[in-house]
Amino acid sequence: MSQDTPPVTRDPVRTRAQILGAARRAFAAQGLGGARVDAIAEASGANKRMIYYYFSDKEGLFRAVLESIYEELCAVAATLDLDAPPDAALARYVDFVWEYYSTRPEVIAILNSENLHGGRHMRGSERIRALERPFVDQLDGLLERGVAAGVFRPGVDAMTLHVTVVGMIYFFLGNGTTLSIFFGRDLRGPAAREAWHAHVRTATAMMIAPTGRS
Amino acid sequence: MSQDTPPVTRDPVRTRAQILGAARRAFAAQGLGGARVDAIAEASGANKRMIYYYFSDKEGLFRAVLESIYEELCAVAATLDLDAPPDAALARYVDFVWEYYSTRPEVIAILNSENLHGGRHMRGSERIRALERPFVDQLDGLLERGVAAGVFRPGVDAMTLHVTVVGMIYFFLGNGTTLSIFFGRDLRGPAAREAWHAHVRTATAMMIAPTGRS
Amino acid sequence: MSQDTPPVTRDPVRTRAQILGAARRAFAAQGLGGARVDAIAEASGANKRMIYYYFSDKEGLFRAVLESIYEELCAVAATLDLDAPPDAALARYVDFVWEYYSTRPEVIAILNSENLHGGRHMRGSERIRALERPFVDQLDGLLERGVAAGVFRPGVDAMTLHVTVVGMIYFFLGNGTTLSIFFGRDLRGPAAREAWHAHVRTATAMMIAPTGRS
Amino acid sequence: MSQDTPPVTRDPVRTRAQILGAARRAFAAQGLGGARVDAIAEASGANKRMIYYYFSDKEGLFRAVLESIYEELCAVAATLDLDAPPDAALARYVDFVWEYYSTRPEVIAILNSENLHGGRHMRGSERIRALERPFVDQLDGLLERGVAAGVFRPGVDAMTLHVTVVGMIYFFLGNGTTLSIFFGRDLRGPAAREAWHAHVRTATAMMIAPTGRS
DNA sequence: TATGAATGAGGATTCATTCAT
DNA sequence: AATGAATGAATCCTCATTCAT
Repeated sequence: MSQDTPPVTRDPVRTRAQILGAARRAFAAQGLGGARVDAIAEASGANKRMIYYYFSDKEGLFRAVLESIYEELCAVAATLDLDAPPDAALARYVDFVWEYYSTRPEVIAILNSENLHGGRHMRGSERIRALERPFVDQLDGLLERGVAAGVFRPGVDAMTLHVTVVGMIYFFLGNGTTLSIFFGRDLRGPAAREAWHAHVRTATAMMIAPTGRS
Repeated sequence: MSQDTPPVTRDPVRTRAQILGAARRAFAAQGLGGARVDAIAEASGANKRMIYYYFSDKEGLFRAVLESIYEELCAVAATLDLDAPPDAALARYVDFVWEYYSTRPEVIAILNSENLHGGRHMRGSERIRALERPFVDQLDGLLERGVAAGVFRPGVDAMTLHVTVVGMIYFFLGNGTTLSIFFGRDLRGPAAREAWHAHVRTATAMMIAPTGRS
Repeated sequence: MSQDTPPVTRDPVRTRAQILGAARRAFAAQGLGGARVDAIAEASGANKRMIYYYFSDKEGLFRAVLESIYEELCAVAATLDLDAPPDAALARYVDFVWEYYSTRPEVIAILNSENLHGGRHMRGSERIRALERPFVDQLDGLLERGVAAGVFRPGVDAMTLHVTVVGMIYFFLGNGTTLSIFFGRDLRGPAAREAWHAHVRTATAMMIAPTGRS
Repeated sequence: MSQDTPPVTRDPVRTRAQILGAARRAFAAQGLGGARVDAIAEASGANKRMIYYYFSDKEGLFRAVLESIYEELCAVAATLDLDAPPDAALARYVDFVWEYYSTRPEVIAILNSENLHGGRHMRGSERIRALERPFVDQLDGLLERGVAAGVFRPGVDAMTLHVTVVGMIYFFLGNGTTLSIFFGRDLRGPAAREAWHAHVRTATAMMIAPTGRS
């Protein structure tokens, strides 16, 4: 009935963070419409009123969760080191994406929610747009090096590479349930997951390799 | 106040179909939790009570929508003709998937909903599982022919191929909104879409090509 | 805790009327902002949900109350017979106004509420405006007859007469509490009320008399 | 986000006065029930806590506003000079009342609120009762002089005169919105207002004139 | 088959107020 | 004197669902 979080007295930073964490879990589990403000409040150990105090309303809370996700993405991406031969760097990048999404299943659900609602909350946020530049630059740098070295084919830009890689991973992870049911085999166990990770690494390498044909 | 749809009097088949159509649109637009039974009733031109008469409850309605989606998928898949040289057949298959999802944006939203809810509705339905076999057989046949002809590499099964192709398409289409915002360019216009379709065709061909060549 | 009104089953007209009556009392006693939807529902014996079913929301309910008040005014005004010598007819008119407001203390409170809110609810209602014409015509007819007979001075129109008479009565009745406190005497007892009624009759007669006499 | 009023630091008198002013406006605009403590605090530029510090609670604040209104009434009334021939003095008095209410529209709304709540706040205040005596004495003096001079009829006391005059003015001003809508003409513009002022002057003079009849 | 009326639990949000500093 | 943080009880309103016809 009650939570193990001790009553958050007079520690605004912690209160805010705890609400945000509880909201993230709730929105991921039930979606924007399905999550209950009451439940988030209780799970966070804070008074319900505090949600409105810090985030104005449920949508404001969702927006804050979204921002925190992109901010974390940025922070994690900053640790990504692509200083390596193009082939190896590409593999590192795939591993990074895999690691990011496979350890943060909530992110997929929340991004799906945001897409369901037409990007309403993201659009209002300037902080999110700012994160894109360094991320894209990093990838473009890698692609250019690979093309120059003759190990990547030209014509693939950062967005294309990213959507391709994330697409394979995101769909596999986010639709694991329906896919498992439809194909009649469990795609959510460690073995199937590791196999998919390997497949994405291979497929990515192949699809960017220079072709004798073209 | 009332709807312009004429009262559907004494035409059970039509009433049921209209409710289903309205529900499909509503669930796609707002999710399972966000869709309103009242709104579906009004949009369908039927009385709210009829929803309960035909579908028991909201979840039953969602299940019916889900079934109708997979049924349609099956029906459309049955028209897919892979009788062609492996390369061409593979392209046909990619085109088929692209066509299917790009003309049915609701499907993505509804499948996301179902995944959000842990596959609860799908699991109860036997009709859905039955659709998989012929679909997989078709793909496996193609893959075998390709391998035999030396134009496909071995080790790629139907599920892998399908999830790879659908992943790239599904993510691009379903997350078009957030991707457009993040990358600061419109990925939902016809040009960007056609480019992506072409990319998926190429990437799929490359990733399945025998590795000797590269 | 519960009300003596029996549960209103399947009698929409009665349900609606009972909600309206309870709302009228509540809005009069506490104002638009102070009245509680829950309390109105309970007092009416209906389910709270029915308020929204019939009136959309609290403001819609207030609007309906307002309309019912003006409608009643119209109905009562229609019984007003000014077919008499001008002097006597004028007295009848004053008596009518007195009777109307002194037996309907809620009306004053509700009209005050509407003025507080800038006429927001009344403005949207076409039904109310329609009531004015016959009412004004009646008064104008009386005034013309009086002027023609030389017993009323010219230059007083229906609106002026009405606002003058109602003003004296409305203020006395509606501000009886603060006036009683300020003047240190009870202006709400029957004696004070009857005296005021008489005063208004006299004052009205005098202020409309032809000026030659004074 | 914050208000442009500079933080009222360490100036208790000013802080109190600013809260009172903001409260007056808020109570006038929304009524006792509708006014929001938060909004008053923000509008006053003071911290919400200060309201409780100076006025105990919302009702205490309302009481203070009420007192400030009557105090101001007293102060203004003290400037009223009725030293003139009765006719002229009566006109001056009417002008005074008109001036008072037409330049303080909030007063009407607040008095209405107080009446709605049964005079609850006024009753507790001794300061208000004390204001009445000199005011009534002034009027009674005028009435006596007029009767003695044979230009006023006897039988009209200070309360009667006051309620008559204020009634016509108060109702016209306070119900200007609903009256304008009902009569289909704008009674709130300068022309209509000036005409009403003149009418009240005339009507008051006529109703107090000695009658040949009586 | 079809419908308008009715319901109770629960939804987000707001409010006046108090605490700790 | 002044403030940001915290609270719990309401408040309006909505929801999926059922009843009676």
